[in-house]
Amino acid sequence: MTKQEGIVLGVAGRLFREKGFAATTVRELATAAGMLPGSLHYRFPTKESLLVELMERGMMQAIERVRAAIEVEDTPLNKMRSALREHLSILVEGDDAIYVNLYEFRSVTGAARARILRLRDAYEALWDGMLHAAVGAGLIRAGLDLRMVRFLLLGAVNWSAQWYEENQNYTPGEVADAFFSISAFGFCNDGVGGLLAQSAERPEVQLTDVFDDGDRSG
Amino acid sequence: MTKQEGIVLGVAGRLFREKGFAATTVRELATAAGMLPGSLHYRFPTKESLLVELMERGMMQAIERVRAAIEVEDTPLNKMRSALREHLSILVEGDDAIYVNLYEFRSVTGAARARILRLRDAYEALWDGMLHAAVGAGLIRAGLDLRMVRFLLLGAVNWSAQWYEENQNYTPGEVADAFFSISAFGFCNDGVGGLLAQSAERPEVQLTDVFDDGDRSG
DNA sequence: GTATATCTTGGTCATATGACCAAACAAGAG
DNA sequence: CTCTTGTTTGGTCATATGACCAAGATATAC
Repeated sequence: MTKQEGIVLGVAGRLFREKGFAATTVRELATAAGMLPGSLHYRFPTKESLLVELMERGMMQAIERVRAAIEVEDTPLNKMRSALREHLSILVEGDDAIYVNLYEFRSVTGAARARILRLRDAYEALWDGMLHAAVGAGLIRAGLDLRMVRFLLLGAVNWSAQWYEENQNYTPGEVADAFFSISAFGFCNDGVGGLLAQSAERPEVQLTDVFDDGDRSG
Repeated sequence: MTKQEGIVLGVAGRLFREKGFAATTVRELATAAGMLPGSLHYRFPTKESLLVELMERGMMQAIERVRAAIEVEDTPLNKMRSALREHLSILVEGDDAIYVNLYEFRSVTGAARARILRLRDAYEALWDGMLHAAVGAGLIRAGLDLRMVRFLLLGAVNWSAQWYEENQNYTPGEVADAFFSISAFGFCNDGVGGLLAQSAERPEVQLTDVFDDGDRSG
């Protein structure tokens, strides 16, 4: 990737995120990148090719970042929490490519669509691996549909991009930890959070196993 | 609202959902509504006015439907579960106005933007009311940020519109109940779901208080 | 049955848009 | 210096787009 291409992809991410793919013109892209429309055409033959390039690079980067965040953790629950943090961090404070992946996929057609879907499958496989490992370790309560756990967690973080900008009272890590805490232990008083506070009958359950770095959200 | 306006709003919802607002042309809208562009212009002076009308009507209907679903329930948790079910049902099998509200708000400008934001606030107030009632009834574990509970639940259901179409193995009610069950009682084996299964020490906690109509997801 | 209000028709108009290109220019290799 | 390769310029072209309207058609009121 040349430096100029990097600039173009950067402004494309920003504009596609701000205005949407369909509402962004190639002239706006060229101007924002500091070049004329013809130069943009020289590097990316169509507007959609620019979108596809942006999405594929972004998705591959995200997979690598989350994979790295998982690797350094020890237990399945810590891996999940770390992956959630990394996912949300990329989405709300990383580059815009992942936001575009999530919200502009509709504009991708043809073969590129299938390629991006494969990348998504690879990312989801990371999550399913963690979830199955957690089941194998006896950490997940019986009778749950693991896909629903994934849909709940990833849906909540993906949607966070919609409200986070206006609501910066939280760090991405706080949001991710709150989502993890609620969905892992329940918001009900009878979930482990409440039960542990109410009794010492099960001392082997340690919240600090999960929140071990001191920045859990309040 | 005349019959013709209803038809126009219906096709507008469908097309805005399928292709997005920016990528839908007034000619497509007119053709799909069985009229000529001029007729469409007679009823809605601009494309954006059509979007705004669709969104405002949809939002008001949704508020009423969820309010009605809440009213017939007795306990705070049952109200929340019912609201979640209704919300998801409207989103994935109701008319398209709510999907458009969620995913095309970016295209609304000026005064209409503020009006729609007020409707959103009214909807969120419904949720905050339920959550505070649950806190008042001692049902929520201490130390949780209620906004995070709302963001988790509504984020997960709002995002469901992205994957539900391709994954119709579940009914909307099953999905909503699964999300509620996981986030209320936790996916961990040490959440209330697991603890209750493991011991009868707390017989006063009844899962069937929440899942009382027999169609909980598996 | 006529007058009035409502709606539709078929088209225009100015502008915006994505794609494209021939020629000019820049930079490095030999 | 010169040749070659890579890049930019400034613009064109056909089409698409949102907005709009004068005239005709239809329905409604009285």
